[in-house]
Amino acid sequence: MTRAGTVRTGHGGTGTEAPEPVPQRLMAAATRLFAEQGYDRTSVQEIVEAAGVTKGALYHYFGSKDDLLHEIYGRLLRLQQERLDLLAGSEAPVEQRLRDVAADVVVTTIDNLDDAMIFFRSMHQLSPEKQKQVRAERRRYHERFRALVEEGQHSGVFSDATPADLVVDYHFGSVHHLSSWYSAGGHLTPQQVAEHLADLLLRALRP
Amino acid sequence: MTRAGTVRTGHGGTGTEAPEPVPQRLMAAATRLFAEQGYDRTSVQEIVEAAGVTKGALYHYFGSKDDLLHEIYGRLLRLQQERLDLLAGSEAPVEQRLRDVAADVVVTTIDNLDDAMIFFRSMHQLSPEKQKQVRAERRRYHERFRALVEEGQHSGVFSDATPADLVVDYHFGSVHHLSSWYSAGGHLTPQQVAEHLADLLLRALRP
DNA sequence: ACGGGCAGACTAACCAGTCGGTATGTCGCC
DNA sequence: GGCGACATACCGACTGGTTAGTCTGCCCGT
Repeated sequence: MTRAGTVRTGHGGTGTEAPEPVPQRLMAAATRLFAEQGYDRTSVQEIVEAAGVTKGALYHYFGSKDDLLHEIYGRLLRLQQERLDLLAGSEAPVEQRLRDVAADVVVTTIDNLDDAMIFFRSMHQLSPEKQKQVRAERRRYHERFRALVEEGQHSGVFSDATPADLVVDYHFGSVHHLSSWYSAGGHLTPQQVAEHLADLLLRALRP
Repeated sequence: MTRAGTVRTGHGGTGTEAPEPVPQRLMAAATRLFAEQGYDRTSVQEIVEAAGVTKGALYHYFGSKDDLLHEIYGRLLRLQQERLDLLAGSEAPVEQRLRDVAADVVVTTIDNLDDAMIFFRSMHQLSPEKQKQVRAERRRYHERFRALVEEGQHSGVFSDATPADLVVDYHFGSVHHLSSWYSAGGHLTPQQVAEHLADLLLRALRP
């Protein structure tokens, strides 16, 4: 199911403002509510009210409540994969590439804190098959990241005292955790936090 | 509410085995089910069936389903606070104390993976007041840990390039994340993982 | 006059928590 | 050494409320 494509943010003709199309409104409302109250505590009724439509509209575009959640996962995964491919493929030396990638995932996570919160908190509410799919995409991301660490370890610019897998999980753990504390103390900008966290990672990897 | 004390694991008299008392059985069943399916997806009926009793028993010992969750939080918080106090108060040099503490939290987290999973995933299902209480206890733990980092930074054995708060969140992030991946690849013992993660922390703090 | 886009009443299933009731035990008292 | 009074531990049917998803049909552009 799940089409929800056809974005068309406007269409000449009348001069009136084009309000965001219904599928996007539904996604936005769902994202906010899921992040605020959790998936199970958010009723379909609440979502459609927040989006200013009714159930008929939601089930016209999405196959199920679960499908809506899956779509949110897809959006974040696509974004992150794209950024990783972009940065990891540059010509810079490996320590620079790793630093860029490590910092970027922090910034984009903070920029999409709601998505990130939902990601880590609601994974197990997805149907088993969708969960498998998400996990597979996640693993691809993980492996791409790990390859960077291994490259640096083999060429000697990083210490190989710790298995690369563990290093990656260590860093992702902190990224995951961001949604629990960022903006609480919040006197640091996303970029500052990203630089600090990337710095910690690189310092830990010094030979 | 919530008494659930009086453990009495046995009592002479008949030679029959003493089965675990009902409150413990309920806690154990709830812990397993919450970790497996999440809090909201686990019905009270399932819990009492898994524990071999009925709702009457549950509501005799616990004030609400939420109360049961709170009790699980309390158990883990007490354990962790106790271990931290023990290790952080030793006479060893600060880098040794931080290493011990950082490694220990990893081991006890792995030893109680279900509790840890519930902890980070179900915080927001607690009633607001209980949530506040848990957060307060959590903050105490966090501050005790941070004090260690700051001590080392002031005395010059740790780099102070990164704010101590961030360092602590960085480490706890990875601990939090453990329940997502540990035992998946699982060829490392809890101690080995703990040593690696503590090592990463200490290496990141080298001046 | 046809089909996509949507409304909103409806249903079938569930679920947390309640409550009256029963079994077992214990303590004081004669 | 038996008896009433009270308490603890637990049972299980019941209630009031909520929920995801369905279905029929209206509206409107083409």
